Amino acid sequence: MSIEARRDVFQAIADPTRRQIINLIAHKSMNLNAIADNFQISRPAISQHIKILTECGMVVVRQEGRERFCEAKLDGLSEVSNWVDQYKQFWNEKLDSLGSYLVKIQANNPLNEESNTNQSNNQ
Amino acid sequence: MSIEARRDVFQAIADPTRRQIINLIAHKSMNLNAIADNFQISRPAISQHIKILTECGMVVVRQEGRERFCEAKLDGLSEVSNWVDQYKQFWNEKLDSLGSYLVKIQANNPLNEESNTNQSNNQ
DNA sequence: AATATATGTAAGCATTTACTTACGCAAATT
DNA sequence: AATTTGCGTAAGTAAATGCTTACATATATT
Repeated sequence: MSIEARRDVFQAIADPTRRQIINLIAHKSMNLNAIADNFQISRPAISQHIKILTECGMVVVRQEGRERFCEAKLDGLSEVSNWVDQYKQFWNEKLDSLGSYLVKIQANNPLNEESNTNQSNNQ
Repeated sequence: MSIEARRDVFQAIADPTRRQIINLIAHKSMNLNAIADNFQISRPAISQHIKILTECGMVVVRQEGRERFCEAKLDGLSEVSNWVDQYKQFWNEKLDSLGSYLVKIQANNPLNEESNTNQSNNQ
C-alpha cells in the first residue's frame, strides 16, 4: 500500500479479496469487523482494502457510532462493463442467452420484424 | 515479473498497457514490433506483456517466419463480464438502454406479459 | 471512571510488478 | 557468408502490493 498509487476500477477488482468484499456488501452494508469475519487475513488488511475501494469510489463508508458501515457503490463497474462489452462478439455464451431470449419474445410477436435486425447487429 | 505469479483475467486487464494491446489486436493480428510501435515503452516490455496475456489465454501467438503474430482470444473476458454483470442493477445507463429497447418491443407486442417480469428481474 | 469495542494508521517486510539494458539466436536479406 | 531484422530472455531496479504487528483514538458498556 505504501505511499500513493494509481487507483482505478480495473485495478481495484483485480484483487480477489476485494472482489469478495464487493460480493459481500453488494446487497447489504456491513461494518468492518463483520466483513473481516469472512476472511482469514487480519482486520487491518481488510481496512486497507476498504480504503482502496473507497478511493476509487466503489465503497462509501457511513459512520454510525463507533461502527463504520461499508456500502457498495457499484456504478464504477459500468466502466469495466463498457470496456469488456466491446468484445462481446468474441465469445458466445452471453450472446446465445440474449439471442434465445429475443427469439422467445419473437415467437410471441410475429408482427415485429425489426427486432431481428436488432438481434444481429447488437453489440 | 520475476519468478511465477498468479495469472488471471482480472489481473491481466488491470494494466492499462495490456488493455491497449488488447484494443490494438482485437480485430487484427499484429506482430510484436508492430504492437510495440504504438507505445513508448521498450519492445521487451511489450514482449513481457504479451507473455502475460498468453499465459492467461487471452493472446495466441502464431509464428510466421521470424515474425510472431499475436492474435487476441477474448473468450476469457466473459469471466469478467459475468462477474460484473451480477451488479448491473447498481448502475443505470446500461439498464436504461436495455429497458427502452424492451419497452419498444413491448409496444409492438401487447399480448406478451411475461417480458415485463423479464425486464425487471433481468440480471 | 474503567474497560471493552470498533476502528484507523504507521512501520516493516516479502513479494510482485513494470520497466530497463544487454545479450543471444533464428530467419530473412544482401 | 555477412548483415540485418524480429524476437525471447536474463539480470537489475524502483516502485507498488498485500500483508503483518503495534499502537492510537473515539465510542460504547459496565
